[in-house]
Amino acid sequence: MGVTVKQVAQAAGVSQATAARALGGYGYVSPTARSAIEFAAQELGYRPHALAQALASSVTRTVGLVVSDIENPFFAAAARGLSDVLEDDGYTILLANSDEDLEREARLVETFWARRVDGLVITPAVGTATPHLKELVQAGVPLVLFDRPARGVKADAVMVDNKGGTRTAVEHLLRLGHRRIGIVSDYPEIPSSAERIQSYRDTLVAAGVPVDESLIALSGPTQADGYQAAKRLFESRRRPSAVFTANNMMSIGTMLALRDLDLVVPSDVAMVGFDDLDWTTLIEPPLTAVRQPVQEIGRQAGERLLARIRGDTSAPRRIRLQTEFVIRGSCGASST
Amino acid sequence: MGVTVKQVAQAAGVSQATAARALGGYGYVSPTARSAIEFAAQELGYRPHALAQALASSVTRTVGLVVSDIENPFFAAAARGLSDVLEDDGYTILLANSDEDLEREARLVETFWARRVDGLVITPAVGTATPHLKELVQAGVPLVLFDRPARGVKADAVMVDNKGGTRTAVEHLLRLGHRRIGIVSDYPEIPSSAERIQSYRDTLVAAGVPVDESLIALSGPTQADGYQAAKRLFESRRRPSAVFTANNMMSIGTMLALRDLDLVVPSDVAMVGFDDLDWTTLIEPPLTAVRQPVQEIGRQAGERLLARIRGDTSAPRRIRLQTEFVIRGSCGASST
DNA sequence: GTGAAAGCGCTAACAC
DNA sequence: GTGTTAGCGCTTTCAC
Repeated sequence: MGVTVKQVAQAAGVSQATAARALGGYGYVSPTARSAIEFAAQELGYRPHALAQALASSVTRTVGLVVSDIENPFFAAAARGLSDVLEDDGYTILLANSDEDLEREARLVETFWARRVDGLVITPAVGTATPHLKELVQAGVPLVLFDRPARGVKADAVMVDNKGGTRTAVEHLLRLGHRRIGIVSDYPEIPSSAERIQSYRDTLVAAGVPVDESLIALSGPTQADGYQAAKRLFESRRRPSAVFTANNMMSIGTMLALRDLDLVVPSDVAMVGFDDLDWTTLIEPPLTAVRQPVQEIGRQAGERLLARIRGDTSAPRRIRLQTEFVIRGSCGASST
Repeated sequence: MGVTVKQVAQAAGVSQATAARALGGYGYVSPTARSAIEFAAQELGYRPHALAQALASSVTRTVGLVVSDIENPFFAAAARGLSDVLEDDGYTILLANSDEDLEREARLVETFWARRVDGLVITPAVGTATPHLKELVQAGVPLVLFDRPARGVKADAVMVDNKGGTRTAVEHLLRLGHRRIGIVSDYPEIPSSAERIQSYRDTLVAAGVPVDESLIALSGPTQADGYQAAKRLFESRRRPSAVFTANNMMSIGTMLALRDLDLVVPSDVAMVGFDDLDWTTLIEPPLTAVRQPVQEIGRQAGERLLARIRGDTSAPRRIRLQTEFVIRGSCGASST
């Protein structure tokens, strides 16, 4: 079961080395030999054995991708972008979900490493350098962080301009006259969330609005977590008149909570969310949102990784992709 | 770069075979030797080389997953379910998107095969047996089809009850008095869509309502395709009073089209969709939908695949998971 | 240009 | 229990 180079060589009447060169497309082979080999390969139904190739050449043409959760549309889109870029170069993606769990992430990295992936693309679960990532870098394994950086890890990172995006959103709410602006976010251990929370604070302060800690609702990364956080936030005596949700899961959770509390958007509470999805224009009112170039994030991560795999040893780059602010109805101010 | 079993063996003062047995956890090793080996491995930082293991044992502990598009929430959820089941057994997933393109699918299967995946989970792009899938089965590669069957391919398949789900939806619309019920679906070459379209026809006929071919709008698989199809359907002189959308992409496309045409749901047109998502309850009116157990589909596919990998040679099974009909506002009849 | 031969790192008989 | 010895299927010098 499985025709080998050796068999093809015998059938074609050449040595294994020659057959391998012809089949592998490297080194010199005379046209005569080549056609004989190709014919034999065709006849026998030769199929290269990627594992054997990888073991001998130490190039696997595989790339590991670790996301928090592939069900999150943000990560799914990034995965798609990455896949599109890598596929063109014959790479295959190994996929795994970390659920923002550091130990799990470490285990997955270990597994991928054992499989000798040529490179790794990962959304680090926490913002501080963790041994498994540092080790990777030290071992010289091409690594690209995406959505978030990780302090102390000297690797490329592809992210969006979280601060700028958040500032635009919060300033918009401020301009509409809101002073009690809440935020629903997942934990600040997640670097991108930390940036958004920080920018939320900074923007308020810059506008002379004191930050009220009771308006900052933090939760786990799931939609259900966001729901709980939002509920707590809006059940408080002095609830905010506007809310900024730090990602799509928080947006969904918050909307669900608002509805359950019979709070109407935007009259009772104005809303702006980070991340824009298919359905954001379908809801009533449509969501005003900070749109991220989701697929592009994956694509850029792929480009960077390929460059590293090909030997680029320049200093690690932090790529910041711009967000776009899309004003719709949920903020209470349909522009245009 | 990379500590080998051999090196560990030397350091521990035993033969490579013994070290391999201890490290690999198979065969007999005396407690004394074992601890010496484990100590040495720890010291040197031994890491198993999955590729070498795979080549020698012809077991890769990898599974290939081919979906149309991981950005589609349906497939993302299934991927998650699959991943959860396989991860427990130490399997890694190789992911690829086929975009419903048969040639691409064939190429991906080829790639995965070359990588010697232990099994394959795939959403076949068309319903008739295609050489690459038949070949797989003949070669004895564990294969599980999901979301759709493929005629002529003797493999397990995990699907939902498309006909039953569709029947419930269409009957509901019928019961509400609708006679001109349209359908927006992607092409019937996709088996699951074919079943939904067929059931739509059957249900109408069974109710004594003649099938009007002009009410059947077929399109490509994307949201944009669905938009176009829906637009054509509703721009016709005698537009339907109700519409059934055959999957989530069609639902989004259709809603967008209806809005652009200033048609209000459910007063101008009642709507029921196949597949239920996060945001379906967020829109106004919320979508009445046929809910599929999305993650469960992936999980079951995983279970089946593992069984096959472990040597189950029983006859191929077709697993049909039940759908659930969730009545909300879009059909014009909030039950309860 | 082509071939012989030595690995890549591990598993798996089989003999001791 | 442990060691010896072949491979797994391919790549890759290095002579010829």
